Order: sequence, then structure tokens, then C-alpha cells
Amino acid sequence: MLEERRLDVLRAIVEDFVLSNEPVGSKALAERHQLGVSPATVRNDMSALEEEGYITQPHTSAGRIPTDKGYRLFVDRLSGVKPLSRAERRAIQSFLEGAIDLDDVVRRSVRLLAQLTRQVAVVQYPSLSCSSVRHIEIVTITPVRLLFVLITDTGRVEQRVVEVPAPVDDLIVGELRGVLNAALNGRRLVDAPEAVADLSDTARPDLRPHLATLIAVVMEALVDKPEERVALAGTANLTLSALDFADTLRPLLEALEEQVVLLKLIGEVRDLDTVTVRIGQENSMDALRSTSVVATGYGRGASALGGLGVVGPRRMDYPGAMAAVRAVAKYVGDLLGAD
Amino acid sequence: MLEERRLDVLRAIVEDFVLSNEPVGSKALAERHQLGVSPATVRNDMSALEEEGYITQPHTSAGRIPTDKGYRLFVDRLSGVKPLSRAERRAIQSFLEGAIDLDDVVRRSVRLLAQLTRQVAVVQYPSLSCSSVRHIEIVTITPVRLLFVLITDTGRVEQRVVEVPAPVDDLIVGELRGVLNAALNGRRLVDAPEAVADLSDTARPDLRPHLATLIAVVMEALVDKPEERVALAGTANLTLSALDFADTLRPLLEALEEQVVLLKLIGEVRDLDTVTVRIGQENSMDALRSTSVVATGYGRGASALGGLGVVGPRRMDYPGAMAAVRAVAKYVGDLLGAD
DNA sequence: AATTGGCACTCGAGGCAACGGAGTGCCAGG
DNA sequence: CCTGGCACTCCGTTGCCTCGAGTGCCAATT
Repeated sequence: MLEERRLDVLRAIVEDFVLSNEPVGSKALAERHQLGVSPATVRNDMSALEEEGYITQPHTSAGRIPTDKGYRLFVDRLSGVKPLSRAERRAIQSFLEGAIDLDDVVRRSVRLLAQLTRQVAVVQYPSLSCSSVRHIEIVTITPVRLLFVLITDTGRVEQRVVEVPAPVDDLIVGELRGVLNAALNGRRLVDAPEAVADLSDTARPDLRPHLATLIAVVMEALVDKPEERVALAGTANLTLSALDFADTLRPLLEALEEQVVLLKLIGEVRDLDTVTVRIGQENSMDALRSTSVVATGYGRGASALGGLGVVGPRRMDYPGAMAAVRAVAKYVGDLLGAD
Repeated sequence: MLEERRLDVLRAIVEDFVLSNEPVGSKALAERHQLGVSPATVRNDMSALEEEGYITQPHTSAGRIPTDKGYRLFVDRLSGVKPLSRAERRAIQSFLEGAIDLDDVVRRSVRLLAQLTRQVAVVQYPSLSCSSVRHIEIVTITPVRLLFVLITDTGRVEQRVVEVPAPVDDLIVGELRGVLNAALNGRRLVDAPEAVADLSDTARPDLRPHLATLIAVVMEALVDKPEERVALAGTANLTLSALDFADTLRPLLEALEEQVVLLKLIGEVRDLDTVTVRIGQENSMDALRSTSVVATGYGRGASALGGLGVVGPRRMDYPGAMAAVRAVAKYVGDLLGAD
């Protein structure tokens, strides 16, 4: 029962409301957009749209604003992919190509994304489990505490302090370093457990029992509890949307400070090739119920190295945000996949 | 010309205003605090205090609020060191003692500080230059790009990608790793340049010229451009003070996102043994002119390893913030100095 | 000389009514 | 199915008023 013009009206409402943050009325709509019909007709359409739950009135005799369902339809059916402007493309390129370091890449991209969209941006570091091992280094802190440094092919350097059950000496550490590097070099971390399964058998017989427990402990620390990391930028942009949030601002800021929350968020939406949009109540976490999230995965090949996206008010420029997210994800994926 | 009672009045004004965020009048003052005088007398004192610039009126026929100068006097002369409650001490201890990692220590303390003070908290990672080298690891990324991983005695792991002028092979990398570790192990990073000054002389003659340039490049990357890091928490607390900031909120949030700004801030106030308070205009950076900063250094012995503190509205519980900052600094200093 | 009570004055906050305007729903006519 | 007209609703603004907290000043008291 959704005719063409009705969709046009919905799109016009969304676009106007995103710009003005004020309920939009039939007269203004008919004027500002070339709908080719009179305000009265628009009113009929609006009435129908409201009936079907796509728009709503804050109060009688006010204009209409889109509901979550309305935004959803807008995103699904109406917004063409808005290509980025030449200037934006150039900005992305020049912003990211100066990066050397992984840290640098992530920091630059998260700031870039925040700037392009004027929203809060989130970029996840490449997941450890999807990365391959380039080198493992072990440093003795005390005889029962070892510092493991894991360097991946994406340039990520991950450290982990591990408490070992029995004191170790340099000999054992050296042996451990040797066998771990030999076995894991170039392999993906998810494959690590099987790669080291019967590794201690190849070591010097007198060290085997010790090595076996050590390896178990290390694997647990590195594989079972992989530490995911994210970068955040643009929280200042929330002040632009202060009106949209009111009392939900504080819980939102608190949530954004929690790595755990952000990781959960990104984890849910890091499909490659698809820009996922979560609008208001569609979000699984309470603190984000009053926001919209536009996110995607980045990486080369089949599986995503990580995810990135933006968080903002439901009243968001979805086409713009989607385009920016997609573009940045592409650049980041190329940069990190290429190395 | 500052008599005893006048100071009492100022203190009472500051305390009341911090609690209520409303201009405080003579009558309420005389009632709530045991000043032993009538409102009329208080009025006279207030008049004098205003004359001298310690308090001001938002408008005629309103109560008084402290000026920056008033807060300054309050901090300098009036506020005894408020000891932390038993519960707070316990909270600090249990919060920090679970930490294993340096990252863990920093993250926990910054959150703790934010929670205790209900302000934005900043904790600097231990400065590289003040730390000693425990281990240096080198990983070849490409023949002209090396990844240096520096591990310090504070547990900090610092990575740096270095572009070298001429391709290197494994032999040279091994040699470099050997001489660097031998020369720097246990030494402070500030002393590194002289420690390696004529280091290449001791290496195999055929490698010397190459090593010399490499060492120069590395020293530049690690010593001349040491990368300081900070952790931030509690930005959600700014929403509590939204009224105090109004339009300065956005620039403030932007500033807080800039590592550079935070480092400059902490760098200015990281004296050990002294809790520094910067009130409003006393701050050197524009974005902080409407805030107050309470900060100090942490560490063992003479020089500070790093700094930490809180940023909040001028209308701040200074005694409380100072006590919390001092206490957390002490714990963090002990933890990181002890290792 | 310092303190106090009294008094007139000021100014913002809050309540209330009136008004204008934007927007709607409905209906009858093209 | 679209359109113009019309009555109705309700919000936001404006102007007005009152109330109360707070001040400054002065004369009286200790």
C-alpha cells in the first residue's frame, strides 16, 4: 500500500527534519520539495504514513517527525548511495596516507570519521584472532611473571603479563621463545592452539613437562582472552546533539567510555561489504536505544579484521554517514590488509 | 586587612556555593554556619570581600558567588587537608591491588579517580625518559622498516616503526639488538644517547658504519620524540556540570580528546609532593580557562614518573579533589615504583 | 569602633492570561 | 483522486503582575 509519492513524502520529511530538528508540516514540505501536489494532498499522505507508523506527531497541531520505523524505511528503500565529494575523498586519502604505524592508522581514521560525519566515531583495532603471528618475544619480569609481546602482521603489538605456576629460568624462556616462534610464525592466532598442541614433544626432553604447562598458560592468555581494543573520537560532537539526547546523554557517555560496550557494539555489525544501520530501539544495548549506529567491517578477503562506525542521534544524515563509513572502511582495510 | 571572620565567611560562601550552585545570601549563611553574628554583619563582610575581589554578584539583589581569586584564597589558606574516609581508602586499595599490568594500573586508577571526585580524570603513563630500559626487541618488517619494541622497568611497552636509510639484513639486526641491549639494559632512557655514543666501535668492524647510522636513527625515534601517553575517564561527569560550562563545553571536550593538550597540562603540574591547583584563568590553555585543574606527580624518589589529576568546573570540591588526587598518586607511585 | 535591627529598594523567578501562528482534520467541489 | 476552504487545536511568546530573597544604608546599641 506504499505508493511512490508517499515514499517521496517520507523522504522529504526525514531530510527536512534531519536538517532542522523541528517537526515538519505539510505546507513547508509542499513548498520546499517539488512534490507537484498541494499541501492538502500531502496532509492525506502524512495521515496515512502516520497510520502505518512511519511518522508521528509530538502533539496535536504540530508537524510530523519520523519514527524509528520511518528512518528504517528511509534507510532501506529511499537513500541512494551518496557518493563522497571530491574534497572528502582527497581528505581521506591525505589524512590516512601519512600513517606509518598501526596506532597511527587507527587514530587517524577514527578522527577522520568523526570529522566527516560530525558524530562520535569508533574504530576497532584489528582483532588478534584474525591476525597472523609475526613474532613472539618473552621477557622475564620475575621468575614467576613473564611478559609476552606478540607482534602481528597488521603491526599490532600486544603485551600480556602471565603468571606461571613454577619459576622459570633463562634457559626455559629461551626454549619457549624458540619453539613458539617456530611453530606460530605466519600462522593465524585462531589456529595457534592446534599448532602448539604437541609442540613440547619436539623440545629437549628434560624441559618438556615444564614447557607443556607454560604453553597452556600462554595460549590461555593470548587466545582465550584476546584483548580487543577500540579507539574513540568526536565525543565533542555530542554537544551538537545535546537536544536529541537530554537525560540519556550521561548514560550514553558512560557507555562510550566502556571498551566492553563498544566492542560488543562493533562485534555485532562488522560484516564486510555491508554497512549496517541500527536505529534507536534496534540496538541491543540500553544506553544506545536513543541513538543510531552506522557501522561496517574492514579487511581484506573473506573475514573482517575489525569493525568501525559512528554513533549519533537517530536524527542523523544516514546517507552521508553510510558513505563515510564505507569509504573509511575501504581505505583502512586496504592499508592494513596490504602490509 | 583580612580578619579571621571574613575568611570564615568566604569559606562558608565557597562551601555553600559548591554544594548548591546558587548564589548564597547573607541570611542563609548566618543560619547554616555557626558564625555567631547576624546577617547584617555578614553583609558588611561580604561587601568588603566583594570590594577586594574575592566574591561577586551575578546581578543586583542576588547572593554572592566566589571569583577565581576567591577560590584561590580558599584553596591557599582555608581548606585543611580533608582526609579520605575509611571507605574511600579501602576502595582505592581494593581497586588498585588487583592490577597486574601497567595498562591495568593506569586504566584502573584513572577510573578510580574519576569516580572518587566525580570529575574528569587524567592519568599519564610513566614517562619513557624517566624509565629504565629492560629490553629492546627489533623485528624486521621490510628491509628498510624496522619495528622497535622497548620494554621499560615500569612495564611499559613502547613500539616504534623506524625507516632506515639503507636495507638491513638479519645479521645486522641481530648485531644491533645485541649491542643495544648490552649497552642500555638497566639504564635510564635519558642517559641512552651518551651510553651508545661510541657503541658501534665495539661491534664487528665491517658492520660499524651501518650500525652507527642505525643507532642514530633509533635514538632519534626513541629519545628525541618520546611518545607520552595519557588515559582519560569520567567525561560523563561533565554532564553534571553542564550548567557551569554552557558554550565552553564543546571546546573543552575537544581539548580533552587531544593527547597533546592533556600532556601539556599534566607536564606543567607534575611536581611530586605538591598538589597543584589551577583555577579558571590561571590555566595556560584557552579551552581550560573555564575549568579548574587539580593535579600532581607520582613516582618514587626525586623525579616524577608521570602526572595525574582531575579537570572540573571551578565550582569544585577542592579539598576533596586534592585529597583524592594525592591519595591516588601515592598508590600509583608505590605500585609503579616498586616493580 | 564594631555589631545589630529596621527599612526601603532592586531584580529575577514564577504564575497567568491573551494572542498569533503553524498545523491538522474534514468536507464539498472539481 | 486531488484541491481549496474552514473550523479547531495547541504551542510558544509576550506582557503583566506578584512574591521573595537579597542588598545597602542608617541609626541605635554595646
